[in-house]
Amino acid sequence: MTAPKPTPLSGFPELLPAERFVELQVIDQLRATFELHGFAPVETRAVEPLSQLLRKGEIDKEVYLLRRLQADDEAVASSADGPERLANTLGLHFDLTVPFARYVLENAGKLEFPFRRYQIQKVWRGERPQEGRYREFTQADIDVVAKDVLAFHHDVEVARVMAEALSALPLPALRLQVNNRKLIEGFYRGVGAGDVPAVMRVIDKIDKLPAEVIATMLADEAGLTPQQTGACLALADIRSADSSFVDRVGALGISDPLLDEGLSELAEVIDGCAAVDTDRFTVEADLSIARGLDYYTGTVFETRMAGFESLGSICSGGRYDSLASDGRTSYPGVGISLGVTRLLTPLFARKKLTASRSVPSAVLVALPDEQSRRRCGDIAQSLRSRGIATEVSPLPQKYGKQIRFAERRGIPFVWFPASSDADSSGADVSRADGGTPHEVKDIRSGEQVVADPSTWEPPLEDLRPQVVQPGL
RNA sequence: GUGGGUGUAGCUCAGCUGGUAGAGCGCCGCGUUGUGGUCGCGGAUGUCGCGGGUUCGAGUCCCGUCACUCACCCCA
Repeated sequence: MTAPKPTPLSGFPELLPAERFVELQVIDQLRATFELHGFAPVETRAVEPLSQLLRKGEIDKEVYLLRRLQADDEAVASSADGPERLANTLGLHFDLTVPFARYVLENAGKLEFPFRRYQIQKVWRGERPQEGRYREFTQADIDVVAKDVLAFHHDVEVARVMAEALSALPLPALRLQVNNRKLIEGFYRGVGAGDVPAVMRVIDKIDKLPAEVIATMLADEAGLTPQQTGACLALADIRSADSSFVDRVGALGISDPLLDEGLSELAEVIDGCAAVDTDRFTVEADLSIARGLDYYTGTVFETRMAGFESLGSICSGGRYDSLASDGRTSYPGVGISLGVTRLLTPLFARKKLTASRSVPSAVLVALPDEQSRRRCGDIAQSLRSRGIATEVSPLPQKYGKQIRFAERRGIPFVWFPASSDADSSGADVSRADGGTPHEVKDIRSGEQVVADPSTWEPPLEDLRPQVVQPGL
């Protein structure tokens, strides 16, 4: 009976240690920035009742269901008395916004509003995987939620905080594209479009399809006249790094109260983000951004990464005024969600990002013979007591092999213990009695020096694995 | 969910109209008897994804199946 060889599960990425180190480092940096802005940490359970996950009976979402092995078949979601049981079935959450909305309602009495939180967790979606698109992946969200009314300046705030967080990461250049649902809805309504959502769905594909195809679709699927189509395409064509888009929209000659409201909101976000604009992180108004999710009511965000445009947006979000409500009180929010896995996995795959070594150890203590293991353990412990990650060689092989062992893991230093007397029990590990002294070798340069385990320190940059960006 | 592509050594892949499973890299050993990397020499490793069919004979042809992958859909 041969053991079946394990095969990778598509869409459930697993990282090697060096990459996982980078991912953890990224998460730590995100945390630090979020907390610096006063966002509180929250973790929600991995599961929600299906009724919570599927708003308004939409079944198109590919949700993973959770079920006990011993549950009787009656409880299976697909059983006869369907809808009710189905609603109580547990599903793995597919984002962090919907569970957070539920969390806010559940804890409304204990939270202070406006409530600002960050949440970095795995989410699951049953869709077919491909690069940048996974079935299990990590998102990092920040949201601000208020009771009844959420001041607009929070729209600007979440954009700025995420911009700051992203700017601190070792990534290619990023472009945050901002639009406003009120602006485009108002515009489409002002144009006279009957089916506004249909127009948004088509416009959302504008960067993937040629303009003629979009025009045809606007006519066929949204029932627009050629003139209306022209106006909608003209709007989608507008983008600017400052608030000059306002005048360009004005020049199209459409008027609608909602459009005006959207224009001024978007201008406020763009102006407010001017300060975070750098050569590696740019913010712009892009009136073609629509977003598929229907709960957005105002500001919407998408983010593209230079050289990785095919991934789509790596960080998106927006304003949702009515996602959470208990019937009496509503909790409007605004948030933005970073796809940590979508961001990092393609960079790993293309060798654009990795760690300087695959283990935390800065030092490998060479083992002369098995009798010296205790003595070498003491040396390692002395180094560790001063924060230097150290491991002892697993085997007393020839030193050449032990050096190679370190080299393959990227461990920069090999420690050669001082030679010991026959009586090693009481030996002072810091001194060589008549033999060779302790020495430590930088295996990259080959430089080897006499050293004392109680005082020697590696250069600061060698203390921990470093994030490195070959070719960036 | 819809439509393509690909499955051969740890990795990247070659393998012609069917005829004894290969290369490079990596790995292990020795040269170099306790200080790696270069170089030289030697060595190990495969249910050819799985199941069936055709055939004297299948990695190769046919059918099925699974997995991976790409595009669509959708989205982080």
